[in-house]
Amino acid sequence: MDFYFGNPHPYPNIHQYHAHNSVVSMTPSSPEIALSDYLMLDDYVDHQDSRSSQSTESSEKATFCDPTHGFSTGATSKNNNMKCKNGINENKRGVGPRIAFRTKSELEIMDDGYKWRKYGKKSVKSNPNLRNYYKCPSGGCSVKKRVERDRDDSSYVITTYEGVHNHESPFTTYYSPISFVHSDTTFK
DNA sequence: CGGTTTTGACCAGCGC
DNA sequence: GCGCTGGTCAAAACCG
Repeated sequence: MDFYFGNPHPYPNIHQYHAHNSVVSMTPSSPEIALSDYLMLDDYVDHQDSRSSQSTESSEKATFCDPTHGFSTGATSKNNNMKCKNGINENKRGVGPRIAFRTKSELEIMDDGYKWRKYGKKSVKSNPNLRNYYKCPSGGCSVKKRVERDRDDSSYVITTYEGVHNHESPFTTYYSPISFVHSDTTFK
């Protein structure tokens, strides 16, 4: 199975998500957690139908992309506005890399350390569940994220980040020295 | 009262 | 060109 971790990690503050009934550790300093929770699939879309056999070992699947590695996304639409040529993944607006990961959680909103403003909610054909659109309200920061429940298993939440924050997370100071891992940590 | 969420309308891209 | 679809806008409603 091919998977790898983005390097550098474009989201330094995505290390640990807390959700009701679910604590999703994204701290790559723990190898056993990293292997099960911090995956990058070559082609998340194409593997969706066969995901049942892959996801039996963990409760979370993550897909990451950055300009260094191939892209994969949780988006299931055939028109996902994504370019993936020469290992560079960007959307049509060139906002930046997109990262998608799948988390088992009862809550759709997870605290990733950044502040988000909801600007849209849409029912999409590829997913019977509603898709929520958020953007970073910080001036000059155009990072967006989409949140939707897995079409096959509504207990999972698919979160797709688009772009890279150009500012520090206001949540950074809350990380403990033990769990905090700097953004340029190499995951292999 | 200011910030956030909701929600219908609008727009752009794509396939036919 | 037209219809479908996903993404965004913006006014109104909501909330602390």
